[in-house]
Amino acid sequence: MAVSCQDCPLRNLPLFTPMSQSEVAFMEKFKTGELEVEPGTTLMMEGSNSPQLYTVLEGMGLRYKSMASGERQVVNMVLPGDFIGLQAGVMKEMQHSVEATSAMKLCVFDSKNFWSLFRDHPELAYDLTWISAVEEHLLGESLAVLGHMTGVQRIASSFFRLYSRGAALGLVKDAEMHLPYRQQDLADALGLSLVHTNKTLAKLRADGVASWQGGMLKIIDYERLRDIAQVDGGAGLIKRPLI
Amino acid sequence: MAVSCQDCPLRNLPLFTPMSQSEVAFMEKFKTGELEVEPGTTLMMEGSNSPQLYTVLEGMGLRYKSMASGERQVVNMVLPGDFIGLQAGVMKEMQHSVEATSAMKLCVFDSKNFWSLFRDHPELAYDLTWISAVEEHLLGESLAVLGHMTGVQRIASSFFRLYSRGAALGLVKDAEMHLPYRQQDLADALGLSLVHTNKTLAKLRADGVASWQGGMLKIIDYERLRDIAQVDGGAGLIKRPLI
DNA sequence: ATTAATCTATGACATATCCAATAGGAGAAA
DNA sequence: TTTCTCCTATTGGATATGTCATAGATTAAT
Repeated sequence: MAVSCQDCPLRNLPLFTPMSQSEVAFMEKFKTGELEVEPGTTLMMEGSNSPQLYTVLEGMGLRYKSMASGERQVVNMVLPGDFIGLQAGVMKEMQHSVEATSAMKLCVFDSKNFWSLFRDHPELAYDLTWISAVEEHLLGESLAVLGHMTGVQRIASSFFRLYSRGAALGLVKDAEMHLPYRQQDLADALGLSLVHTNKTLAKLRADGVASWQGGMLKIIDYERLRDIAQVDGGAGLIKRPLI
Repeated sequence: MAVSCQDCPLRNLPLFTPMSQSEVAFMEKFKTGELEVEPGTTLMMEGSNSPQLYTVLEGMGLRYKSMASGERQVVNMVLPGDFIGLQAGVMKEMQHSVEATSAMKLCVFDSKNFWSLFRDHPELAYDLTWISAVEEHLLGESLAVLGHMTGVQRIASSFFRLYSRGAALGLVKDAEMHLPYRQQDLADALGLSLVHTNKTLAKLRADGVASWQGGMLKIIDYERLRDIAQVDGGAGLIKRPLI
């Protein structure tokens, strides 16, 4: 039973910019259905084109690039509200893969109609560009994390960002949220070895800062976590459009 | 004496996707003038909005974020053909600063007219999104470099990418191109200390791979450089629109 | 001319992080 | 149950890279 865009549970969250009635109506037409996938499902394949574009309704996943050395760079974590497949829509092929790490529910769009969105709905085209710009900004922040932070700091800031985003999405309860990744995923995202990631996680746990076990992230000392993560004061979460 | 978009020296390079006559005509109107700046000029300021957007015609610069620790993360190098200020156009404020490191010549656009581009020229809106997606892809690659490569590899791949791009722009002559940055800039881009960057550069020079001195990058052994940089076979340069 | 400022260069030392190896736990498959 | 596989955990030793300190080279400022 597909949810109507009108009643989209994400749409009214303060994290997302509001959308006019006519835009929602177009999205309704643009949307071709919903998709539920199991953990481990590959949604997009690096180097291929995809006939479908998605918006995440529920669940999490990750974007990653496979490197020449056989290693994997996790570009970022995918959470509800994220748009998947912009590259496939606009360039010829995807430059990274996308995989579900938990069960996911996705809004499905047909990339054949991608151009009509630009032609008939400049507001939505604008939103798409906006989304892309936000993504670009977040990647810039990740770059700064990898470039200038130590192991603990990287993990702390990763936790902080995920937790903030999770809170904005209503996924946090009792300072806990579901975080369905393996330690290897986090390691690949932060440019750390698995061993070092493991040790650093143990340290954060022992120090009573944050604990991530059994797929559950628990923030024990928010202040200290924020200090370690060196969060730049005012920043906070950036509003973004939901498509 | 401003160059007409018709005769834009960049437009016909194979690096850029072709543009229809009517699009060029609109760009001509959209363009409000040209700007020449000296090395060291700050073009955009993190946290502020900018009334102007630019496309680089000549010269180089860099985008960077200032971090809480007072350090600086160079997000990327800015070369001819790059569009500056997308974030200012679409979000409220810039998330990074942009500075000229050589003399630059820029096409100037008024951000007041930004929305009219989306409204009246869906093809150009599409191109803007495309540009943003390409940028996003490149940042993903940088992330992979910082995440998984050693010092030499980082410098080698940085040289390789800049050199490839420079070649596509016709900036290479006798395996040399102008690269107007300080070692500190490169260090801040690659997440290395200045000292280590300096030593690694010396090593690449001593090994007869590449030499970067006095603002000139010279590729001595292209094959070896590519090997060290671990360039994934087919990749090559991605075509992008020029706006 | 002299001084100051900025960038590049080099050495010695400290350490965060990687790597190889091994083991335990939990769940899936048989 | 037993076996297998995947993930987490922990140790000890190796090393790439960071930090501190100093000096020469070049260019700008007085």
